Amino acid sequence: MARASGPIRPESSDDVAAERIRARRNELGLSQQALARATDVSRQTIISMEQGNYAPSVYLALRVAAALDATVEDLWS
Amino acid sequence: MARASGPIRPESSDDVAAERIRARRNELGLSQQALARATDVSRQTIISMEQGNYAPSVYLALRVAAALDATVEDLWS
DNA sequence: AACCGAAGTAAAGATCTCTTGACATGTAAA
DNA sequence: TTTACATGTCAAGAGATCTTTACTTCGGTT
Repeated sequence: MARASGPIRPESSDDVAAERIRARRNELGLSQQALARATDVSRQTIISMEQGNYAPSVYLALRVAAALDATVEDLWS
Repeated sequence: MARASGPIRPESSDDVAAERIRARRNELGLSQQALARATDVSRQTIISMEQGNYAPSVYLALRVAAALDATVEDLWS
């Protein structure tokens, strides 16, 4: 069977990263809308990220990490 | 004008990240093929990464960083 | 010359990211 | 009750990632 096409995704649903993002956002008292604006993406994108089973580009991941005052490894490791 | 769709990409062509990846790979004496195997992606994907103007998923970025003994921030910051 | 590994180019296709818009729900304040 | 905000769902579409295959070129070795 051929390898799947499309972006490299987590082995299983990445609920861990999803929860870390949500938790950190709440710690900072940010709404999804606020985080969306801070990272310059749509609110839908933030919602998807907090649902897991979603593989953002490394550049979006860097923006989110910066907005949440964390590293990419902190959130997605 | 509507925002562009598709994965979040670097503001300009990210030749810096591209070169850092290539440099680090050479330091470790790895061929593109070897890095491709280590990260479980096709050789084409490695080539594209080293050309810049390419936005890998955060999961692929983490694999590459790990294979090159670096952090995502080290390579793509 | 013939061979081989490493790097590059090109093209087509599957799959996914990210967008917009519309709508639903719950909670808290006026 | 009405208003506002935060969160969530659904769906369609543009644009990108990643795959495979095939072919080319270059440097080194036999």
